[in-house]
Amino acid sequence: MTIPTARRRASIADVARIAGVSVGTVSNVLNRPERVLPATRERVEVAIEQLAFVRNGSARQLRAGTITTVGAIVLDLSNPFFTDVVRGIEHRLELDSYTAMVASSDDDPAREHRYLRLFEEHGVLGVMVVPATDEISHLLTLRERGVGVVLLDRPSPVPDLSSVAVDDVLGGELAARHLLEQGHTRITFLNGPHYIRQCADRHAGVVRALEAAGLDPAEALVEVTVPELNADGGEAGIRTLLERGDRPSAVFCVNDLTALGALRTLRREGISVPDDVALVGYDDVTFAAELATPLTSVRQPTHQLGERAADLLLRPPGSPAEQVVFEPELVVRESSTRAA
Amino acid sequence: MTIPTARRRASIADVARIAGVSVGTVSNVLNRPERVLPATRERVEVAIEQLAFVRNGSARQLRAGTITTVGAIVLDLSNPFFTDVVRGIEHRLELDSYTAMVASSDDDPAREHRYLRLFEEHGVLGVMVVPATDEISHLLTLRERGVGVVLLDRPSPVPDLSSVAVDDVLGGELAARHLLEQGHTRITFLNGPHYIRQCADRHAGVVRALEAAGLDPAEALVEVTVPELNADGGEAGIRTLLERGDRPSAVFCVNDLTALGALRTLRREGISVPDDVALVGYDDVTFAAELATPLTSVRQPTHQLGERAADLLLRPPGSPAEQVVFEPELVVRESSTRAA
DNA sequence: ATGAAAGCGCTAACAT
DNA sequence: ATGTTAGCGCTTTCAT
Repeated sequence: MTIPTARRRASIADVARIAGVSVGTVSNVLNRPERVLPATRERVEVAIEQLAFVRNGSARQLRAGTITTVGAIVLDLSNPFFTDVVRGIEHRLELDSYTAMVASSDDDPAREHRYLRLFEEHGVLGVMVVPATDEISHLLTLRERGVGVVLLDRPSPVPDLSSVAVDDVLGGELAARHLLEQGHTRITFLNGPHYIRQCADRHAGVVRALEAAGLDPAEALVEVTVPELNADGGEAGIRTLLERGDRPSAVFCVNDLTALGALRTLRREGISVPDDVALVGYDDVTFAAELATPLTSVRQPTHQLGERAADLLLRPPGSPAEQVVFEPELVVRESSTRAA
Repeated sequence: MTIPTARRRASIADVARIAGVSVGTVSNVLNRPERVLPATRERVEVAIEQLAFVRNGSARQLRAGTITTVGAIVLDLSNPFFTDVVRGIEHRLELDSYTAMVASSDDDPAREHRYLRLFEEHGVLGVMVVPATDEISHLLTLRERGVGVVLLDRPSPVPDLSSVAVDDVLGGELAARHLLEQGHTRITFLNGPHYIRQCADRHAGVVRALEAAGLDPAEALVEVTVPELNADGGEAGIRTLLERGDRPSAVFCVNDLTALGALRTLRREGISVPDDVALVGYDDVTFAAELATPLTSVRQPTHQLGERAADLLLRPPGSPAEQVVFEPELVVRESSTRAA
């Protein structure tokens, strides 16, 4: 004779009472319906419907240890590169009915730590993370505590930690080689600071391409460090060059946003792309193909990156670590190819 | 004398044993440290450190009913509009140390339902959702079960459900009025199908602007329905127009991607923007300002949209529902303004 | 095929 | 200030 004043969520005990069965049977209907007589099952299902019963996930997880959730932490959810990676992750997880909790660290190690702890407290199977810094010891200890870890967009520095990354050295090489093949003998590289691994790697790739062509990087490569990896950075980079009287013939930009700013600035100065300057970007973002002058760019297999990371995470425990490295691909468009 | 073979996560009982205190004390150290003697606290903290103890969130939530998690479901995480909204949400949640589980439904009602159920099972405080269809009865029943619900980017059809949206009628009106002010007397609208609420609303806004200017929409408005709301759709729209010999002087596109395709196609046909055709887009995405011809566009307060939604969700239970409608804003750039 | 009951790890009374 | 203990809702033996 209890009068429910503050409405409480229905539990399986409530369902059991209404259906006239035991909680064990309700649990069976929920998890192994084949073990229960159709008639009983029917009664239970009616009761579930009637009470609008929704299973309590916390209790379920506490008792069963069932974990069908994984975490993903990227640097910036408003960057198309990362959202594409996340979509790849979700795509793979869906195959096994796992779900991802997604968070962005905004390059902030403190935020990264907070989310990692949250994920761990909620007993995720594992996490995929693009580390905000080079310091990844916390990920190693996390793994020692039984949480799966896969490094995203960063090769693992240790052999027993799985990672998926893209070969940025190759990406830089592809871009530079393409420009050399267009007949250029000197390449200007609008790059970010080398403490960002991607920037250092792409630089190394450019050097490799130059050397392969028998050129001396000290002469054939002009590197300009841009203040930010976006359009304003690209504009600043081009201005720096022009101010010092250096008018490039071939420009490689560390990403498409930078290339966008470079393009804009060159135009304003009456310098034509591709007639006067050949331009190559990186990432092949959606709008690269849509610009007035479609942009040649290095495409990374973002979707696959995410899929593979999720794949590695879902492997049975004890599987050996794997370091996956994808190859980027050059997409040639107008911005780098002078009409014949 | 137990030998731990399969390593189990340390529990507060383990911590208590190591520290030589009771579980209650450990719990107090965790939740109300001021109630425990500094010396004892120290011992407990050492034990926690030593065992690398991480609290079990499921048990905690089961017992305490503590809910500091909310859910958010958007249509498409790779659309900058939605990622900006999500950032607004996260930004607001952070103030109260809540965290969001984010998911994208991909316009698929089935996915939307799946995620809603997952969220409910995990006892979220509430959900913010951009519904995939007009059918929202499941959200109403969800709320009856005690889960907070806020509609995102969609005004609520019922007064007791909170929502945050942007006035799309006004957005359409702003765009059209601007073009009329530039001296145009006929507006071509590359729009999506009217069963998408945003498209219907923006159309209504355009009509309003024309009527306010004393023009007859039947004559002054040419509406072309594009097959997709992206650059290819914009290209198709412009081609349709040109093929029927209709060369517009003022074009309003339902979003920036469509405008991008329109811009590209007009250029290829030797039609100059803005000299021959004035062009206005919608959303003011990042690259709108960065195009060779910077794009005039209607900006929506995406960040605020998310912040406000989270704000409504976090209000004390029993607060009256609110329907918030934001105003969009026209950002005028080169694409619509002929040089004097 | 179904029921009874233990217990997952934690928090919050309550007792000391 | 600290300890003891009930119980959150569920799954899963073990009986029947």
